[in-house]
Amino acid sequence: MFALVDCNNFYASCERVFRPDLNGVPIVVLSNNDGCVIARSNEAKKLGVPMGAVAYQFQEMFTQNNIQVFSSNYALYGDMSARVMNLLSQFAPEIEVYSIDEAFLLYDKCDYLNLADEALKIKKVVTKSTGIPISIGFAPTKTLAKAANKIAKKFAERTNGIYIIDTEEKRIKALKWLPVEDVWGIGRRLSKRLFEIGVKTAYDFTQLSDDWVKKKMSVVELRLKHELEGKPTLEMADTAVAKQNIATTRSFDHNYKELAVLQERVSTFAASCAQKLRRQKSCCNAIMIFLHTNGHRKDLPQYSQNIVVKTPYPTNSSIEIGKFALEGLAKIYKENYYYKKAGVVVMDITPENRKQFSLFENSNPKHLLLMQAMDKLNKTIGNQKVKLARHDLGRTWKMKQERLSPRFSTNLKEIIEVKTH
DNA sequence: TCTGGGGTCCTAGGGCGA
DNA sequence: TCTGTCGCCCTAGGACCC
Repeated sequence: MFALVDCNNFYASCERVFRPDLNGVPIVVLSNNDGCVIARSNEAKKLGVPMGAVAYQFQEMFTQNNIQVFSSNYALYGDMSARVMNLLSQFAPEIEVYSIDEAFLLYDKCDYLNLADEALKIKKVVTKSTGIPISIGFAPTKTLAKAANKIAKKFAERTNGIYIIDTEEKRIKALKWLPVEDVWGIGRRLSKRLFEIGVKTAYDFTQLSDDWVKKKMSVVELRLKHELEGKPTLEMADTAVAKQNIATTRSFDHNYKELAVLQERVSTFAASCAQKLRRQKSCCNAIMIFLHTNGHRKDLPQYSQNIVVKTPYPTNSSIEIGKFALEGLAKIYKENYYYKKAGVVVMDITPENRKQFSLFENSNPKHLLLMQAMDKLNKTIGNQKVKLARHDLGRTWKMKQERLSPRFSTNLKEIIEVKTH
């Protein structure tokens, strides 16, 4: 059996943990640059705040309904997530951390276990130790566990946030209830296509023939169908596996025209990618750099371009990746456009210890020591304190974060204060 | 004025060598 | 030497997830 444990309205719940006065109060959390809504408490959902709502367009509604608005505080959410995952790992023999707010637990050869009791225990421990409310779905496949979780959440009062699909009857009932667009792995495009041929629920989807699904859709959807039928095709993924691509991309606070500004941004993104590479003990063999103007500004000329630069040798040096990224940038940069977004993606990733040296060109060995020293310093005195000269030494790039909560759990200076009278 | 960021997997189609 | 076919590899783009 698989369990899917999901934190309810995770970001909003994190904000509440240290602000109990916000219980029952509608909360929304905004994206980077305070652009749009990326998380909502149940109260905010009930008031009709849609996911992705553009913050400035909804400002009046926020004020009128006394909705508490927060900038996203990833230091806080990341730390709370680690705490929750750490607790979950004590229950099942195997855990797959699927995202910041959810994890699959594998209960293999645990027939003796009473799942309802186990779920209650998990809920109690996580809620008591972290203050984060969770929902749990148990089922024989990952896709069904997702569905079970959805039911647990949707009918929280009746289910106490726990739902177990352990009989054929319950499986059919769940599938007949679940709209096809809510099946894990069926997005907007596919559900539209399915709707056109009369498939409205997950159950309808399982009534299609395997051949048809494979031919008209793909093997992905065929696997999905089998999963819904209760035949496990998706296994627990090894989350320790190194990433295949690593990206650092950002929108800017304003539009920028000047190459110098973009050079500084791109080289900072490159250094961030390099640091992430070193953290997972990998090197990259190619770097993609991209630039975009603001697609929402129809009144301005648009330009969007990317370029892939192959590195002559595998590297994870911030200096080298920065250098190649700037070479790429120079090739795609065009004057007289207002740029709003840029990014660096490192690709073709290979393990650090499996470097193949080239006959003519190799990574500068001095960089290895320098990078190690840089990472060590950044770890002890605070991330991103030690930078390369081409980075933003002269100015500070600040995201728009007007409503940032304190980093209660990760920064001593911002720790919660208890006032007594 | 203001619209997020970071991933994965699969397929189609072209290049290319046997 | 030329041509057709097959299969492999690579890439771009599309779909999905949070």
